[in-house]
Amino acid sequence: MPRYDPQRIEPKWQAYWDERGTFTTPNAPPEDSKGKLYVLDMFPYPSGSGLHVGHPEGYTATDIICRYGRMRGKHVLHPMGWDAFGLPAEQHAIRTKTHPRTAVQENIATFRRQLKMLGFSYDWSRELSTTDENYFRWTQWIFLQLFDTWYDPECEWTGPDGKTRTGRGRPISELPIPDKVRAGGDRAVRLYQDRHRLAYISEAPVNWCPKLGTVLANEEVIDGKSERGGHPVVRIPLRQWMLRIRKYADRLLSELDAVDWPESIKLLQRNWIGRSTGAEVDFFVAGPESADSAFEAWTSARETSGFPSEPEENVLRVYTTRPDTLYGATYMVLAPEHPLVDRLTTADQRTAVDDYREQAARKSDLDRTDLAREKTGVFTGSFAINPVNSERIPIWIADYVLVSYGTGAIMAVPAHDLRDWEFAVQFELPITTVVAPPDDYQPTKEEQALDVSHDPRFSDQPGFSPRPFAGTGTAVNSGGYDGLSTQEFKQRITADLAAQGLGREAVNYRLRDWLFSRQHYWGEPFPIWHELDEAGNPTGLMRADAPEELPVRLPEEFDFTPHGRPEPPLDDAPDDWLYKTGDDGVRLKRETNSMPQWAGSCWYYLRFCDPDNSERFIDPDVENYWMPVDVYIGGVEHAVLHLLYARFWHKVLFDRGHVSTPEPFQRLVNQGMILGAPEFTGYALAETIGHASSDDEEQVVRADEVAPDAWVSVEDSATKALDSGEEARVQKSTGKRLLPVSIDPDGVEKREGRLVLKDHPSIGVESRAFKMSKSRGNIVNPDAVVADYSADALRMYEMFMGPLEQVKPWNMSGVEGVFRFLGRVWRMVVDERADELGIADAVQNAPLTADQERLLHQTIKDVTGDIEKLSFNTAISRLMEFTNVMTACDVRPRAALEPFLLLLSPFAPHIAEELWELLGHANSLAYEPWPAHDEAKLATDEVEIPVQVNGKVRARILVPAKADQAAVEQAARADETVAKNLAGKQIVKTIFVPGRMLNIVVRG
RNA sequence: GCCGAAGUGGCGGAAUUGGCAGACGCGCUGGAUUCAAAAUCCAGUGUCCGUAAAGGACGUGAGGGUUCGAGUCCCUCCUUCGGCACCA
Repeated sequence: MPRYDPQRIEPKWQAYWDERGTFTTPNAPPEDSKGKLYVLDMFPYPSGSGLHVGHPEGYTATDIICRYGRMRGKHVLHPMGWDAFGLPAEQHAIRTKTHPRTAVQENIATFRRQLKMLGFSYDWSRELSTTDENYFRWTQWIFLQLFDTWYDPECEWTGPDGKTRTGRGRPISELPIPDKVRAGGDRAVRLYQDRHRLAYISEAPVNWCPKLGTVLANEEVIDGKSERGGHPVVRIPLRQWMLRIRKYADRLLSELDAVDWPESIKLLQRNWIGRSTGAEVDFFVAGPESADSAFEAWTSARETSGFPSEPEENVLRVYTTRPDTLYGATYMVLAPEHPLVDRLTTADQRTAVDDYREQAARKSDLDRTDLAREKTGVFTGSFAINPVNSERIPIWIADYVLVSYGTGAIMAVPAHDLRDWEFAVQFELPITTVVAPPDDYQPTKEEQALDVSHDPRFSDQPGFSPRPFAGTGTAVNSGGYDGLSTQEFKQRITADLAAQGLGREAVNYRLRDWLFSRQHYWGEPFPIWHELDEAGNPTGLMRADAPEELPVRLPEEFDFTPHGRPEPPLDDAPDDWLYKTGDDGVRLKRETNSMPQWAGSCWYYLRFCDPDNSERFIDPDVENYWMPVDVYIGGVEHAVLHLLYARFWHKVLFDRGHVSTPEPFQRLVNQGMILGAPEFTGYALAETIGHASSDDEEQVVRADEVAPDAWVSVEDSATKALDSGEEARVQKSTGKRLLPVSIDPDGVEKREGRLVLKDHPSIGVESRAFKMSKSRGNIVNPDAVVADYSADALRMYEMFMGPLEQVKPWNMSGVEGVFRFLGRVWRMVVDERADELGIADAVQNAPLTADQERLLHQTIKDVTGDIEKLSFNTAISRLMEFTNVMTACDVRPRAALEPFLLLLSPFAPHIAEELWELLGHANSLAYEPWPAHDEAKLATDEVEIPVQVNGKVRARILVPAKADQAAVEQAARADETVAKNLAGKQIVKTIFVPGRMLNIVVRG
């Protein structure tokens, strides 16, 4: 019985493609090539649990694009590889006392097997892993490029793309050295260069958890304690490598315009970069004696010197987007970590300031920025002088000011900034209104929320506005600037301050420089040495490995379990790895941080083009041919970090002349996440569930454990934040605690538009699909789907579920549906009742009937158009329609079936190849020309069109396709129902859309 | 709070961009085949009125508007999901 037998045909064709190298792609284009097409999947991390059904979603989409592309004569590059450095492998290795490479190799083998099992047309000869020496050698080489580059914001130049830009990454040897620095000697010059490199070292605060012996990411710290175990976490400064991505912020922003990405992703990146424009303004710090003379001396000195690149010791520089509110600045705030805090703190404020700074250090960034928190801060005891009105204003420190943004200091304008207002109200600092809102102004919700009309502390102040105003308006109380609009005022005062040497226009970015080092073993080592003095202490100078000395390998025989100190584990590496003596006799110690996982995935798309090159990271001609990536598909979770980091590296390589395109990924598509099957949840009063303790979140209550009167409808439930920070369900009406109850789909029905319990129809329940997760137990394993159905069915179902970009729930009976479709396709060609595998009698070398011909051409047209639009779900439904009609035909001409198999092949390549072979073709259909449709064959003689009366469809009539309005109207009036609706009415007008519809508008 | 995406049958989703709402698939109902089942095939399936006909009313999250005509365009609101969240 030759049934559709995927277990036989799928391995057969996978072996066929492998053995013949069907999808191996040489870099030289074939003679009749219609151009290159580089289609890339986002680099997977080969986790221990193998492929997830989310992976094949994007991979099937790219595979369809590639298979279609090849059949259209494109020279297709479609590679796959592994992003295999990273923490999970290291932690697994520590647990199992093995080398991470062992687990990584096993995981890669699993991933590769699973991907091959799904029949993806990758060119496996280009496979690579970030952990291959041949790969990370060049990752280190690119790092050296970053290390060797400084950013010249003034440089105007024309790139290989023909566009002229201002600002360029240039070799560090071209960095102009100021005479003052040069006078300081070789050491001073080298330190000056090191400060300007795109890769530089800085002391950055990290979350150090002594108990766990590790550094934690911000997300892993809650309430000053580690997320796991609840151990205390301290912020300590640690020597870290940073990459100066901020220098590229403007280009990362503006060059987004040129790529073909979803607008929503571009917006995410724009917001992440967060460009703002405003001004930097210098405030003179008032001495202990109210020295007006010192201030005057300073301002007049500034008039001649202009605005310096670094402020003097007794000057505070602030950044503001609202220089027009300068007259309203009534105090200043520094971040607790601001370097000037020590000097500004007076003796009697010392204890308070130190205490506050220590507290702030203990908090993670996440806690500090918790919006719900009350404002805190401490007065330093010092005063500054407002440059526009010479007023003395107090200088505070507060953690609502971040040291990493702007200059780490602000001028506080409480009347026109909500945060400053809150702080000023809290500490009873003066508030001066300097902007009048427009006449028709309605306060925003936030402004209203801060209203202090009923606060007795402020009630008796004359002319006091009881709430802040953060919008734009007209200047008041601002000296000679009164009456100006915010817009004009900003420009005027920025220019005036610049003329006086007190300020300048400034741009700021939310984007921070990229913290590029990790205190872990399993990552790329830095190709950097630190110079040591005779006592073995670092001198602060460093030198890079020469490119030909790469790769720098990890020490193999070495115990990297955490040692309880914040230094990286590599600090304990064997001496022959850790130390060497330079040619000049200087003792050197290796950099012991390692690179983050992002590093390897920043440039893999380049290496795929030329994976075996041992001379260069990529050959320039090869790069020029394949780049940019034409289609890049992956999950939204990489919308910001990976895509921003990769773009940044690419632009540095572009500036240094190593790549020819300014952007790496021309077109980006984000596949939507696949969720688990929808689940129903009801709620019941916790107190009625006998065994349930209210702390036990994990426990599942079964519906049969719930007493009939213990149910609470979803509509009467709400989530409430508990004191512990967790969230709980409570009954709205009583506030009583509720527990979720998992409900079997059979126990639920829909009544009057709401989902209710079948047994208690007054109780509403919730239906929701959740992210697949181990703890929820709703993970679908691709291996099982392939075993129970087929790879072709899995591929088709993933595409048939809905639009690629959309989030959608998994449903196993949907797989069943496409599997049945594949069975119908099989029987459309194969005689299943014969003993031997053979073609069905109905399949003949007969000419197509007119209907069959029209169907075929319509299917070709629709499927082709849908693939072009990446609308794979509708393409599949067109293939199903074809099959439904064709299987009902007693004669099924080969001339219809063969093009159909070609159309099917990108989606379900195994069955398509098998049937193609069965129809007598000796070679794979992978490079058969894609069918073309003939527009003339689509035409029909007659069309059915709807007839509307006043926009309501009253009848459908059959008319000749080319019938004119008069003919159609006549036919319409002849229809009984239409006639009835027209009877006794006056026809006002008639709308006719040829071939589509007729609408008769009547009155009376 | 701000920004973004989305709300269409019992379910996943279609709808040439303002022109027949519900393609295709799942599920369900009935039938054929079968000793029986699986598999397969055929028919039906938005809701309501009507007689399982003819015919009609309603119907794309809610309310309003534009239009001969609105799932599609405009305004107000609701819900869900995602991102950001003291960035001066």
